[in-house]
Amino acid sequence: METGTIPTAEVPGPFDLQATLESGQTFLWTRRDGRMYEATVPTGDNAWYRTVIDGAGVALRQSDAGLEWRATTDPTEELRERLGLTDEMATAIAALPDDGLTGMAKAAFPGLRVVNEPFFPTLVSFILSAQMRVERIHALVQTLSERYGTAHRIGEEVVHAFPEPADLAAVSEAELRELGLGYRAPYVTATAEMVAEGVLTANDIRGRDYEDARETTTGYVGVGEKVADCVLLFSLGYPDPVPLDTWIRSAIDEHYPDVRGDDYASTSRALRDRLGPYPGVAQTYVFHYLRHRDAIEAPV
DNA sequence: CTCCAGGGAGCCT
DNA sequence: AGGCTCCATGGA
Repeated sequence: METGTIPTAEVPGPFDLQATLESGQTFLWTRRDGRMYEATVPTGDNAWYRTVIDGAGVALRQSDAGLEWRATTDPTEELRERLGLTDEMATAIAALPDDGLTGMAKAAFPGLRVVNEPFFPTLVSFILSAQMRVERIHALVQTLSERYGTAHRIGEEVVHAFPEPADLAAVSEAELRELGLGYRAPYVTATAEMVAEGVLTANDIRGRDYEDARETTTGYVGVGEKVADCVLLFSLGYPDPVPLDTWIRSAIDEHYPDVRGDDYASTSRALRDRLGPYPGVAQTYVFHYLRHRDAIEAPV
């Protein structure tokens, strides 16, 4: 077991670990006190998050000194990639429009980053996300990991990796339904088979222009345009996707009424033109802000 | 009780 | 292509 710290001074721009990990972009981390998505800031040992990176357990928390980690090998470079601790991300955030919703969101959560998480876990996570609350998506992803993923140690603690495609594909639909996946169970099975058998993989998507990549991604079962946008934004590093979920659609009605188009593609294009040079970053900020707006405007 | 959640597939015109 | 209906489950 090694420990280390990424000093705050070595992270470009402001960074907020809690906002980044608890904003519904990734469901692959768990907090030690098990109380994610609540309107409170964890302190001390409660602030440790854990996940598996490249087959090794990693624990991480933010303190005044920076990002403290515990792992068997130094995860600093992987963390920079996965958590957006890059100059490019800092530049994109600084370029967010200061007016309107993005301005409010940036003021409220200046350290929020867009993540870049592994492809298959992100794909399955957002297949599960259909008609499901953020807290429950996280619970189901963790259940799948505990049941079908490999266990790894971080000292005395245990953390489970998200299942490999073949291992998830081997689980019966009935069993997945028992876990609470509902009608999404056959989607997960079919998509896991496609990835495991190489029918459609991340390499078939990378490198394509954004809208082409989105159409290709909808080739998975249970993946429509919205889920495809989430996968491209939170896993494959595309800067343009603006996933049109219920929150963003209501924000369009409230703040950008002229943006609403006939279909997903045209609405998406029109909204992108309003959100500045990094639409995906802006959308991520707006989504997180909308979900916490009440608590911000009426603090207890 | 009803309504809603980071929607999508299947079917119909 | 575009519109409609149904789909599981849990929390408010």
